[in-house]
Amino acid sequence: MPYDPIAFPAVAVTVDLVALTIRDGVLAAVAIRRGEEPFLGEWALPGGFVRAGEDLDAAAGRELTEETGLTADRLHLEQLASYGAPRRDPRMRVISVAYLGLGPDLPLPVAGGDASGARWAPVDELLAADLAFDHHRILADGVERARAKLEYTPLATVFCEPEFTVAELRRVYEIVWGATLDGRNFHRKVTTAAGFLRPTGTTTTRDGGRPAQLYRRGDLQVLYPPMLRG
Amino acid sequence: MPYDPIAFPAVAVTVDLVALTIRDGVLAAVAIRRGEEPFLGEWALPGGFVRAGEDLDAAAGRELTEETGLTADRLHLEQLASYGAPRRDPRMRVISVAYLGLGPDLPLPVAGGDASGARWAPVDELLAADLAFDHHRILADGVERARAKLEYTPLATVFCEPEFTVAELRRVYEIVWGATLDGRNFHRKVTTAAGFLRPTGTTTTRDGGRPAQLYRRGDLQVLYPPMLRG
DNA sequence: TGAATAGTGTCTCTCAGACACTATTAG
DNA sequence: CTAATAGTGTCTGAGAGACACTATTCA
Repeated sequence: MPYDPIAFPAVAVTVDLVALTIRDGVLAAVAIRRGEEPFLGEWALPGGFVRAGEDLDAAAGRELTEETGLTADRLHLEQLASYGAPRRDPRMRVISVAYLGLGPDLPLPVAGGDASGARWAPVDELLAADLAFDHHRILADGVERARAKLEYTPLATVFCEPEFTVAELRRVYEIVWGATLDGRNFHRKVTTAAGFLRPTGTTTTRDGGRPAQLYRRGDLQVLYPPMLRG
Repeated sequence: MPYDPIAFPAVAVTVDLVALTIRDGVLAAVAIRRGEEPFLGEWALPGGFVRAGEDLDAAAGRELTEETGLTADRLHLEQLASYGAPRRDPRMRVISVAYLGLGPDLPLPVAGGDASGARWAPVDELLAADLAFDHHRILADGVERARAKLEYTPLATVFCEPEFTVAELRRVYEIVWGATLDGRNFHRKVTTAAGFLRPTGTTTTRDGGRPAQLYRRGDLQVLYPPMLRG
């Protein structure tokens, strides 16, 4: 009997966030140290209740801005999946809608509210340890989604500065995928894919060696044929 | 302040189902005629509350079995996405976790419970009309997911009988994608992809003409390189 | 000058798409 | 026989991967 507005079970809905960036040469995610039970003192993903009258996307965007200060134009935010195992929160039934956020490196989020600490933590480190609730699984799913999306979208560019070189973009792929790519074939691939990159006409020597063209992200939405992981 | 078990807004969580099959040569979805307000008399996707102590996947599987009688071994069921716009249900806040189910053709589901009618309806027909709530969007997302997954998984086989010919499999692709494929290139692609198909050693003439090899689905999980839509 | 990084050219192999051709059944 | 469908062989062009080679800077 769907949609009976009286006899529904008591459920809370939250959004949890897999917020990724590249920091110090590794893929990193925002992790919060829990300031209360359950899982007191353990690391968890940031998240919170969906407010009354608030859309799911809006709730995720709000959480992300609260945690990182990222503004919407510099990042990518998409729904990842929902997690609702009956005992995933020991206190009550909680369904969590997880979101994946990707953005450039930023100052460390400051601790506040219920969380006794927040930091950008290397993803490998988080995945090697335990996380509160089912957040290990959520993080793993988010990282895999990010890896997959680099293959067929220009999303890697959101990890870069607004103007970036081909080598800087390549380093993003290499870090996220944990593989080395041939710089020459990579260069050919991204520069001949129409609409992927828009040349600025200027160059930089910030990476050393011969000056490199600077590019901005182009209008391309889907990269076909895709980039392939080593 | 996440996970405060007292002060959470009143929310109901449902699962909605995009249940697809191939029937009479077209892609069809289960549609329910609503037996009560709101949207009384309109077509909707099947769905219902997640019960206390019930996992999301289990709730989706239960709904699917109730509606179609499909048993788990003959079908594919995966989470699609969650929909939680504040006014998507006019009575109260409802978050819906949508699932995509794919399976072979079955007898028409029988009407029962709150629904005054249920049928397999051609997807094109449903998408050309209006559906209750935001179910048009959910159905469109589900169909697009199914189309995309045929490219890189052997999922098309779940629409077939346990033993099927290459041509029958090709017809699945053609119906779901709405495109014609070259039978000769298709044959080469699926028979040379290691693990996609497992030959039974028997043949059939049920499609007319020269007898065709019968196959079962193989162990392959991901098809690489993928099949391409016309 | 040499070290470092950017970028081009070329070869080979895989594979998709087009399509000629052969194979095996029913009627 | 013909019609229908199954299945093979062959050519072409796009593109990935390997990698030699050239270009342009800094120290």
